[in-house]
Amino acid sequence: MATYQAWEALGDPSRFAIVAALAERPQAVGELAATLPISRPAVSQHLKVLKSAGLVTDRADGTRRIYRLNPTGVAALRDQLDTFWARALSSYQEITEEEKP
Amino acid sequence: MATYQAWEALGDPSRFAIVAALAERPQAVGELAATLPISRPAVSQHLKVLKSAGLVTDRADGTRRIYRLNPTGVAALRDQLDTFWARALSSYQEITEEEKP
DNA sequence: ACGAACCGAAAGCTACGACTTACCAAGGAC
DNA sequence: GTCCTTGGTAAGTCGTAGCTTTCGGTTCGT
Repeated sequence: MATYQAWEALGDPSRFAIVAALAERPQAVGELAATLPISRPAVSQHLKVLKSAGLVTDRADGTRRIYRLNPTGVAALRDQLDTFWARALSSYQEITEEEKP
Repeated sequence: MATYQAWEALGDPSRFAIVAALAERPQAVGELAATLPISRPAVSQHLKVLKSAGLVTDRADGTRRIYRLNPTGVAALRDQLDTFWARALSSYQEITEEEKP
């Protein structure tokens, strides 16, 4: 989980759709593939990327594999955005104060 | 600002580095290029993408162009992650409650 | 008015990533 | 034990995103 891999993972439309779907409820590979315009192996490959990025976890259920969103991974991204946001705001603060006189 | 373009924008390592740099302080194109391992035109192209994604804004300053982070754009991504996070958590909740008996 | 600094646009090349088809493995039903 | 469902893996193709070099356009200084 190189902490940045998650950004690259979410940068793909298919993977983003998968994450959005898994946010609703945990799902098996076939279920996901049925709602997406790509083949099942493609979904498998994307899930592999998402898993190594720490964004999803999986567990076996018979012949099926149930994937679910990993809240920890999502939280890590959110925290990073929070940092960016806070720093950008403080920059704004400084600028507007400079421009006051 | 197709709201998703921002994810694709952040999915590139160079653009992510640019955003991180702009989070520290507003900078000109040349400044950014000096700290990155890519050419200045490449930085320009990335800034174009980031701008159309609503993640940065620019303003002219003589012959220079000062780019800064757009807090609104960053906040939009954070909110989306918040949604994912909340839904994943409630999924967990339901699952663990189902497994109780 | 001329030169320098700074930047965006165009053109072209290369590499990588997303997808498909085909195959193989594992588990459950009967 | 056999069949069927479910998924991951391998191999191969194709598009495109990212980069560089080159050129053109503004703006400031002197």
